[in-house]
Amino acid sequence: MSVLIEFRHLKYILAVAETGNFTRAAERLFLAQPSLSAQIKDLEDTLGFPIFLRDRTGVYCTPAGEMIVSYAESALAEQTETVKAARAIYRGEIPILRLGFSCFVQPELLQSFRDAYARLFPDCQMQLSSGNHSHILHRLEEKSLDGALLPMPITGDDWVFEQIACSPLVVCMRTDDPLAEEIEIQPAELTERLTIFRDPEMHPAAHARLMNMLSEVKILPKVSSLAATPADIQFMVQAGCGLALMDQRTVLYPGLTGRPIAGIRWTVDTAFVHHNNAEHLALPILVRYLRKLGNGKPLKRPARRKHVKGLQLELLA
Amino acid sequence: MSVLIEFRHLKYILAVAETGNFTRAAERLFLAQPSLSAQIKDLEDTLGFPIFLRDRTGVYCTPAGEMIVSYAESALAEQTETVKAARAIYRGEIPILRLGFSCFVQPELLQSFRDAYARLFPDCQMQLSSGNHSHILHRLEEKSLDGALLPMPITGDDWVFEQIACSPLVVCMRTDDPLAEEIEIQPAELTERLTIFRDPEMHPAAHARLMNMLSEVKILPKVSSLAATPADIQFMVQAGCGLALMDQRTVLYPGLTGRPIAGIRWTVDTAFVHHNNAEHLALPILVRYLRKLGNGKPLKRPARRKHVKGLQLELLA
DNA sequence: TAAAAATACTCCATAGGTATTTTAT
DNA sequence: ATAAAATACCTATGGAGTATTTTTA
Repeated sequence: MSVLIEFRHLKYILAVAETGNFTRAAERLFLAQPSLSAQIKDLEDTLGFPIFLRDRTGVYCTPAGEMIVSYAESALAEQTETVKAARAIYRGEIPILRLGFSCFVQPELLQSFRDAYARLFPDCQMQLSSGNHSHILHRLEEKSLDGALLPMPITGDDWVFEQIACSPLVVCMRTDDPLAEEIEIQPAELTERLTIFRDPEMHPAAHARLMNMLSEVKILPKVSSLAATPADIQFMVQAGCGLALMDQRTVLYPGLTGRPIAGIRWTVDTAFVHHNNAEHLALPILVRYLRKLGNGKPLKRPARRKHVKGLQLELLA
Repeated sequence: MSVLIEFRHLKYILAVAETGNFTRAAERLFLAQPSLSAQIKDLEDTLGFPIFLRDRTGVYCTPAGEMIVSYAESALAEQTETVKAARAIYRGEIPILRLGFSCFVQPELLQSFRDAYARLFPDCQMQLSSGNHSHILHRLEEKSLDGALLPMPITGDDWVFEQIACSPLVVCMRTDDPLAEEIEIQPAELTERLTIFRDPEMHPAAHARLMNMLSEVKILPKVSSLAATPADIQFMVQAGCGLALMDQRTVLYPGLTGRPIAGIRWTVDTAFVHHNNAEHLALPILVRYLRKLGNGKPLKRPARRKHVKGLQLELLA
């Protein structure tokens, strides 16, 4: 079977649904009313169910029709968005993407994100700024950044976000620590020894979350050292200030190692975020693409067809 | 201007991208090669940029073309999904949706979700089961539930989720508590008095998150009472066991009230979750619909066109 | 010279138009 | 009597076919 619905149909359906009247819908579409009726009837026949119920009092959606109408809206919007973005790529008019990221985002993850962006928008520039969580959110709000990679949770409304990674937390210790002999650390062994945390001001919500998790398993952390970056945390562990929790994927300094905690599966989740009404062309397409790759799975590139880059100039010449 | 791209074009583009060869693509489409070439050329002309680069060595995607190709894949898949679901609605073949929810999900939110579902799938049944967080996740995993409403964070891979609500946390107290005189509570006033928490076993990650947030603002909670449900928490507050944090939208017992914490904006986030390879027809459409309504905004019904329900039987008769 | 895309043309399926009838208020 | 959708029928655009040429590895 060929394609059942064409975009033409979606446009017609929307017009009828919105006007609730074939005649006025036809006018809006610069179409004769019988032509419109015929198209919709044809579509209903091939679909195998009625979209509209023509009633003495007007035109109504059937339940199955409601679904098609709501699909029509989003499908048409998506097409417009995509064409706009593709045109901009061709013309080399994609503005530079100003990306913020927290220093707690793994460099490896940042790189996969950059790769994904380069795959979608070849030859388009990206400008990076690092900072702490709330600082980055402020910059997104005031439109001095287009998007950001941040650890979840993202609090507040008017953010659009898509989780892109999810990685276990491990205890970071010196390799000469007696605990390093064990494959898994028992929660009880952490009380008193877990003393290094990231500065709560960096990301209040994430800190709260961690403390909550600890108390759940009756670990009473003795918060005595606060660090602003993962590097600082590693330095403190190395200096013997105590133990710390870290993203499993952190590349550790020599002399340091990570161990999981027995019976516990806490994670650090990272999301791509942008403001509700940010207007960078790439954002909706980027979010859709990240979504296609899936929540929390490590950003993998799908098997890609052969393609060529840097073509625009050549063709314009 | 009318619609630029038709689904026919998307099918053709995909075939060319996948075979990397106009002739073989045409064969796959049961089409003559010149017809295919003409269609693609037409499309490229109206779009204003080339999708493919015909090279001595084969057919390649241009950068803008890559975007169109990747769009073609998802747009075609989405259409198929939608038509399948709409057909099932018409035939009354949507299986009952087995929805789990945590007892910490506000009834009001559960109701908006049910409304949203009813709007998308009129006259379709839903079967509810409540339980604690990890219990519900297990049931999703073993396929005895199709989807669930749960507080974030959702840990682990192979979940598909969409945040549907985001509501501030307030301190829950008796109306005769001296603190109830204040409009906002200072964090310092909570130390020693904040003693009631939900049982960590109910949702380990959320508990950890909360503890973390508390420690960030130097609140040292004295965890002394653990409750399994919001009702139990309210009972404990009423009984004078101490203060508790609650979702602002909780309908409180008479004699209880909620107050925000000064300078702090913690939230309870709720998501709709389903397993990666759950196969209920409604799930992809539902997630797309929730997404359209927006992250974390309270589930609002969009202005709806007039429609009619319970039509199938009438038409079949 | 062989393989693949483009060109030139022909044809007919169907989107769309006009005139009219039907239906229900 | 009126307003809106359906029916009948016609027109013509453009999607698809065949035959052929162009291109380049």
